[in-house]
Amino acid sequence: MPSPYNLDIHNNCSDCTVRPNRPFCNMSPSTVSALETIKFTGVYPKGSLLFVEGEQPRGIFILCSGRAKLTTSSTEGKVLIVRIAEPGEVLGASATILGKPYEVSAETIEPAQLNFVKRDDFLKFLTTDSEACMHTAQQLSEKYHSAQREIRSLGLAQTTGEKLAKLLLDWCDRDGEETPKGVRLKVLLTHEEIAQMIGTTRETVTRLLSEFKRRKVIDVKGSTVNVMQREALAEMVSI
Amino acid sequence: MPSPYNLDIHNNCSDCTVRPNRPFCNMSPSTVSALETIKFTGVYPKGSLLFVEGEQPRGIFILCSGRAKLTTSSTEGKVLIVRIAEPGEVLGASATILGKPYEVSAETIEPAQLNFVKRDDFLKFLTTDSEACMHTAQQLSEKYHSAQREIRSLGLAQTTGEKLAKLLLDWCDRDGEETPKGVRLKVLLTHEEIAQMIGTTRETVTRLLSEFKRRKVIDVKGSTVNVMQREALAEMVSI
DNA sequence: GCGACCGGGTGACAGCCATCACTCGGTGTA
DNA sequence: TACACCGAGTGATGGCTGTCACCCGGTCGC
Repeated sequence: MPSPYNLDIHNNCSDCTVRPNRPFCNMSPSTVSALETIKFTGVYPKGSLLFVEGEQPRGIFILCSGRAKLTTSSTEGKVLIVRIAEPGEVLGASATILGKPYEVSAETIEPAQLNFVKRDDFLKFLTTDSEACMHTAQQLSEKYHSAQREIRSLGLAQTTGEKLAKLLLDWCDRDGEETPKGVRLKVLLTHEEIAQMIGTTRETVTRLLSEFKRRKVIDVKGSTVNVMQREALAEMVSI
Repeated sequence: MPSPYNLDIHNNCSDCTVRPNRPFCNMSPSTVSALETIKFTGVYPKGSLLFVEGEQPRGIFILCSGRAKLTTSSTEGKVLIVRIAEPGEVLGASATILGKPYEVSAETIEPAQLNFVKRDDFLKFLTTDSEACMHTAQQLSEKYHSAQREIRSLGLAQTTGEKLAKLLLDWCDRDGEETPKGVRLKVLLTHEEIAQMIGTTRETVTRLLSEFKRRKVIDVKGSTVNVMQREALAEMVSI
């Protein structure tokens, strides 16, 4: 039966077919069923705001499918995309555990299925189930790890070109498709969004991508980017 | 009895007088004694390298006293000081949990007492003791929280002056001493180190501090900084 | 068909700041 | 005493990139 937004909905965690591939969700049957009693499953359209930076933590979201962008912004209105969260990730865990305001905003950039767990239920879940607590600690470690990568990139890159090259290389590693002519990428972000990921302006992203094209390092056709000289990008990166 | 480096040594966690004030260590007697059986207490001089970025994780360090700087560096040799760790913090937990290389280097900047726990022992400790796991999750949440602050500062600040102003304000909040003439700070870092904290050069730090002094926003006497116009600093910060 | 809007491309220009090159004072060491 | 070394202060310079301005093509709604 077709579902809204063309998502493959799993209302039931126990029957979820992708669960074994999800570091957090891949827990013993008893733990999963305990989780099931406290979660609220929801399907959200693209552009849904899950939570906003500064808001008191209501609870956590488990991203079953679809992706979400995590952003932070200055009082001047400048926006920084901290990370694109992938399916399987737990969002808002650190703020929920500490009881401090969410440190970022989360917004779906695709139709997404999410499980929400209220703060009190989540905290009780962690204290009573050691497996859940351990998996949460792993999730938090992953988050810290990727935050640390972001800090390196923002703080150590010498030029904006280097940041952009690094971003492209990261994409190649994560979901690049090897072809005879190079690595093919689907980039579903606008120049504006890319700029917000590396802390620069749209114009600069446009110019840098043009330069990469001119130097035959990459080739752009619509939303497809073909990285022809991966080594050239790697040479620009010292971090 | 005087101890090396003038530290107040607590070989025994159960008898440790500062434990109640330490979010991680403040656990039930049974958990503390379990921790005691697997920890190795050591006293380290200033400048000790606890672990190095990229190294496979040997285990975690609990910082009992003294401070340590966490750094990451580029292949070009540029160094970024990610954070100054304070007493009570757990270092290396995320890498140890994930089994991935340490994401930063840790070096003591004062004589320090540390408890080391080997990776296998730590993982077993977490899985068998739910209180330990919960406290570790809290520590990881704190780490993620502060990493997120760093990302904001590095990615959203418009100018270097803004970053420096924000750093000074952070110091005022953390360990500033209110006096009639302003907030007094002890800054035990060189201009070079301050530069490494905000991702700029020593010369720029010198110039900006001179400018702040000229504008009577701060006053510097040796390692003492007196912040006379906190509001002026706050006005420069949009993040 | 027409206008609004959005994403993208480009030129001109200014300003911040990294870089290089000195100087200077204080401290420790031969 | 002389010297090396380190942290700090400062001037000159060039380049990157943020900002502003404008144009273009495609899409959508009316």
